[in-house]
Amino acid sequence: MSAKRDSSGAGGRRVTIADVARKAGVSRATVSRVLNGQDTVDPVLAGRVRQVSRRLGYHPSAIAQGLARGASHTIGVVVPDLANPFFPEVVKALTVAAGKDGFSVVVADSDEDPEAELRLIQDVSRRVDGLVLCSPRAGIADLRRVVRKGLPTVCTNRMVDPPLTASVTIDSGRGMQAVIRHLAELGHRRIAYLAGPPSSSSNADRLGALERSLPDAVVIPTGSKSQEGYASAAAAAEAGATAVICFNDLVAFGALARLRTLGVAVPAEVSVVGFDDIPAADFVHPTLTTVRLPKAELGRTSWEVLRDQLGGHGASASVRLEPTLVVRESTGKAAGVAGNAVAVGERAGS
Amino acid sequence: MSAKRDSSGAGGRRVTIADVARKAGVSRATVSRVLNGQDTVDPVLAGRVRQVSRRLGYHPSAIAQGLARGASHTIGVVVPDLANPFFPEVVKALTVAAGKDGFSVVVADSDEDPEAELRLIQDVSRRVDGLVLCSPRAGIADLRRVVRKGLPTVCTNRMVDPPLTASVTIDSGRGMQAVIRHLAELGHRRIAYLAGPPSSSSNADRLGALERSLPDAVVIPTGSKSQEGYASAAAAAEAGATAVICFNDLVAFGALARLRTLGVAVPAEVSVVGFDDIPAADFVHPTLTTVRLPKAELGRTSWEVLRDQLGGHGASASVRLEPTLVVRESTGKAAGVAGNAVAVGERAGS
DNA sequence: GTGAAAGCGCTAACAC
DNA sequence: GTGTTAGCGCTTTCAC
Repeated sequence: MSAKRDSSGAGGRRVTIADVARKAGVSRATVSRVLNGQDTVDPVLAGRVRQVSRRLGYHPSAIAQGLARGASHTIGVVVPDLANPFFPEVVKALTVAAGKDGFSVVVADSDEDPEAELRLIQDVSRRVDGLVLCSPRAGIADLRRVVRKGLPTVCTNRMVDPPLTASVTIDSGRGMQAVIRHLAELGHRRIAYLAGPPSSSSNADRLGALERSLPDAVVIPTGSKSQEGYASAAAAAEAGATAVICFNDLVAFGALARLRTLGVAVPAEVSVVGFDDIPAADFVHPTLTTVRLPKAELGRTSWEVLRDQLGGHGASASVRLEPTLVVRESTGKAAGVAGNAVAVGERAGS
Repeated sequence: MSAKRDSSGAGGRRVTIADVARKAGVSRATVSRVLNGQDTVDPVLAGRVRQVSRRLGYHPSAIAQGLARGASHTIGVVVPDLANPFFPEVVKALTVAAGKDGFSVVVADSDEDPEAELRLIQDVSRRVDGLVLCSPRAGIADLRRVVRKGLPTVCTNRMVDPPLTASVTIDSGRGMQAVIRHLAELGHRRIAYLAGPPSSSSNADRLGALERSLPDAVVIPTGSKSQEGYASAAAAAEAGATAVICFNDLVAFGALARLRTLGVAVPAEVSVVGFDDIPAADFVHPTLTTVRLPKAELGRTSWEVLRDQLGGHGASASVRLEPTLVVRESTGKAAGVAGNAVAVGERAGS
């Protein structure tokens, strides 16, 4: 029971490369070479170094390596809300892809607050080699102010014009067009849109596409959460819509729930469509017709584009991915006559 | 091509503290003092430094600060699967709480692979001041091997015995007991459990509690995803169970879907219960009775416990949180029990 | 109050 | 092949 700070890093001071060098009777440079897999070292020494190194429980400090090498092998990703099922999938694909290339990912959640987002961007920028801004909510002017020129950055799931950085986006407008076509084929004429947050550029895209091809659609300001969908659904029904397009699946879930409590049959009386295709879309009842956004691809591609920049392959790419309409049970032929007999009184606040 | 590294970090070299010092006509030490809010500097100089600093677009490198201060103000969190709705909520609460204390969070997703998990733990350990292991899947021996003594660590949502690190857990067994009591009150006698992954300690807890109070329950190996729940549900029905307890909500969703396709009414013929209480639980149909795990609290508390360790407040804490049963529509009186002749299937005409 | 100097732990020329 | 020597960008005694 004597001082045994040998096996596996002792409680006290951390083991450094100097400790290993000393114990192994070589220079720090040699230790560094061995541990970084350089083949220019005498096999005997190399073996000794490796042995001492593991006996001492030595683990090189990534911080120090970062300083010395001028690259931390860490990137940052800023998201508005990790609790929104859309983002974890993107972040997961991103971290896994980056991890395969030896990069760690710092995740920052702005909680849908543009101010906080700006702060996080600046903060994270100080400690990473590159940055992914996922659906940033901040205004373009603010964004321009905090995005560091010189720091490889890709803006994901938001179109910024003129482009501020490389970008990976999804053609939301096309998704909306597909929805409109689908509903038209089913005979729907009176359509309502439960709009997302004004700060969301996806929402702007969808709204734009909607108004372009369906100028008389009823637009109801809603939000991005189920509760908000629940609150807005009644208004859509009141407006006599036979089809309700929702900003995202979460909102659609809320709408579905509300319509059920109102006794409005889906899709017999009203059709409902979402955006995202989160996993639960396949398990609500009726299962949800929705526009599938390639979330994993978004994350993976974001990393690839960022990696190119990190590698100095300059030219900011601008990739655009395509969504696909997934038709399930929540959409059907339009009811013969618009409107329904149900009294739609109360509307929850918020 | 003259060097114009003046206004806002030029394309080339990054602006360092030395640049600021030179332009402001002071020493680097003074710049450091000013920017770190020390009040021992001549206000005039301080003002000049601040001005030059922002004019040059200087942002201290967190990497270099980390090396110099011996702390990176970054912690790591390793999760099995960010796509499982349970984890994003924990991670979100964790990152937000840590962020308030000025800490960044590196997120690593092991994709449910114990091998990968071990690798990630070691990798992340090299670049952080502390570590949160969220529901680690690796074996205890492996875990013991890679968890660095000396690196503040908290193990969340998994009981390790004997304790390897500080821990924050949820008393899953109590949750299971509440479920059993609830089902007993409803008259259920024949109960099936769709078990989670063997590597999950939550599953072990639940299974243990189940077998202790209900030795003759039918246990069906299942997994943690909806698909798996879908696959196992038929077996539960075949076994004549009037109530199905599912490892988690995702599995319950799958079971719900399968029972529907089998024409089994929930809860009239079979009751279904989940674990977690993910947001969608309130939007499936019927809405899901489930054991709510305090996910946000888990994340927040994990940070607090870790922070205490970082602050040197030694003694590894061991916090245990309580789950609560949330009764919704998916559970009801056991078939055949007096008082429940009503068919509850108000399914909208599909 | 302010500057000079010595590191933090590591890597990478550059000698030998 | 291997050791020596400079740094990477910052903080922090310690003199002045």
